[in-house]
Amino acid sequence: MLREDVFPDNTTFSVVLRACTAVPAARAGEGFHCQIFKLGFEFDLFSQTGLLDFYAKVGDLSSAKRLFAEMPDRDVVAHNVMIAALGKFGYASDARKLFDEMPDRNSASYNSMISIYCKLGDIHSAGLIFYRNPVKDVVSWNAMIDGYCKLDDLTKAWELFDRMGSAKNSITWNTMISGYVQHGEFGRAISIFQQMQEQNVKPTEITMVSLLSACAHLGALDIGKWIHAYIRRQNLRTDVVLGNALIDMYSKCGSIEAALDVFHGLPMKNIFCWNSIIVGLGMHGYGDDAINAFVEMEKEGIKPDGVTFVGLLSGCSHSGLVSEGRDYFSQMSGVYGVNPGIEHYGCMVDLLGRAGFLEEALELVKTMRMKPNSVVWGSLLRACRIYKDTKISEQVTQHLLELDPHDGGNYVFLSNIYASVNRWEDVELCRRLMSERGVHKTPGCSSIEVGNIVHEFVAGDTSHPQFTQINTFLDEISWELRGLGHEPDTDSVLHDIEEEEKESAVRYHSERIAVAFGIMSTPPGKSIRVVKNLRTCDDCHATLKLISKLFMRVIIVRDKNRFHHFRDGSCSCKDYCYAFVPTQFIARIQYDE
DNA sequence: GTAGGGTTAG
Repeated sequence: MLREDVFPDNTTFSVVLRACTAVPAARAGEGFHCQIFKLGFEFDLFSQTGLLDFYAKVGDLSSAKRLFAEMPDRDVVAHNVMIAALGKFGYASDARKLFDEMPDRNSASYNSMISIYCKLGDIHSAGLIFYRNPVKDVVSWNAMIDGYCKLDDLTKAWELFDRMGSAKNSITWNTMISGYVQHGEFGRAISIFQQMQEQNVKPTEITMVSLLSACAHLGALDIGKWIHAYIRRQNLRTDVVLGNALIDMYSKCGSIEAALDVFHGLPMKNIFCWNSIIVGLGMHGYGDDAINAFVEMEKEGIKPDGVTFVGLLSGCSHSGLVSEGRDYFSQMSGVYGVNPGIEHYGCMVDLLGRAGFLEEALELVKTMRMKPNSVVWGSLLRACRIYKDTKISEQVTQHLLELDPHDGGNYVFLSNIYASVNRWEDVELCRRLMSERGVHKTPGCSSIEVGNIVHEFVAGDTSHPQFTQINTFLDEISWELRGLGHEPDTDSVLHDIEEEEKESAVRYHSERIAVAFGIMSTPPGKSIRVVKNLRTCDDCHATLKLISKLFMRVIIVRDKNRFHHFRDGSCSCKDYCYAFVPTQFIARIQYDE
């Protein structure tokens, strides 16, 4: 490292130290410190501060504290570094003490304190510091806006954002965009990006990551593609984070091919990238390819983690790869050093249940080390419904309602099971329990992208400008569907509980409205892509199959659980959990009760 | 020195 004939000065020291801090290379930096020290080197204030920062960044707070105490004179920057270090390790009151004792402060001193208080969740103290700061700069505002975003007060965040006027920089915009993304307001995030462009603020890689995440949630493939093209046009650097965001966007928007293209084109892949592609392949029903990717990942020397196994096991489940899933599950902790969590047991129960091994699945639930949660019981219940096992489903039901008395989805599913065997008193009981326990229903929401605009249809909301035409069109569709032999499930609607609320003005669920709008607004033959926040109901599932045949369209619906590719009257989910039978036939079906 | 980003079972 050091050559005898070249004597370093403070600048050399600072430069090398900065490199060690960035890597971070604790050993190298420390060794370097010692070597220089032995040479009898006089550190200047600048180098001392650099060293302080170095120790704080590599996680050695005690060395940082010692250094700070030994420093003969300490300027504002040295104080700031120490305050930030104390804050990072959770010593907020020590940081505050230092802040109060400082002879003079600059904006960064105030800003450090703001971010420390924000990380503690103490937005009130952060605000006091913010308003006391006589030299507020863009960082002060950004820190406060981020604080409000992290504390779920988007109104306050927006207020500050708005008050900044033209003083915003790209980080301000990024903070606001990611704030909206993190709170599920994806359309809003995209529209803020449009404003950002109007104001000629140059987006960064981080802007793109947030936007891609918004697209992934919305299923907005066209906007996602546009962002990808924009990234290339602007020569933004596709690092592992941006690469991962692209993979996830394409995969969640239903285009696993494009996700694979991005994946293979990445010069560097980390565990996130591998996990995203494994999860994506599994989600799209390519269990074999998910396994191949896993094997490939091992060859590259990347150690799988819990997320990898969720992807792998759920992939096996969706593709019916029972023995493969069993093998990987049993090797998880012994071979790969990953202890199975509840989510992995959940995957296994789903895998076994889906394949019809109901007793084995039940046995696994009973013998698992942790208390089974509602997802685990719910998977088993779905399997019971498919294999018409009412005996096990009675047991499962008890647990499910005890565990999760406030999840409306559970009641709906249960009620559907009862409805399918004509047990209307129990259906009524579900409905009564729901209202007694004050279980609220999540409003259904479906989105579709037409002409680079995301149209959202929320249950009960009639505000879309074309709402009347869409409803008329849907009425016509149901008329034509009758010609194809589809009898609307009117009888069970009287008893059935819907997962989403239907207002009187809205006769159809949101995904059906979105699909109808898509057919009306796009040229014949174009695929329709819809994303829904809840599970698609039986009646809509059956109807969409018929619509795909009637209008000769591929309809891709991503609901809460999975992708449904409707094509020529059938669905890629092979009707798993959609044992829809028009009510008038239910009585003729024999159930072994 | 201080502000912004990614993968997870029904």
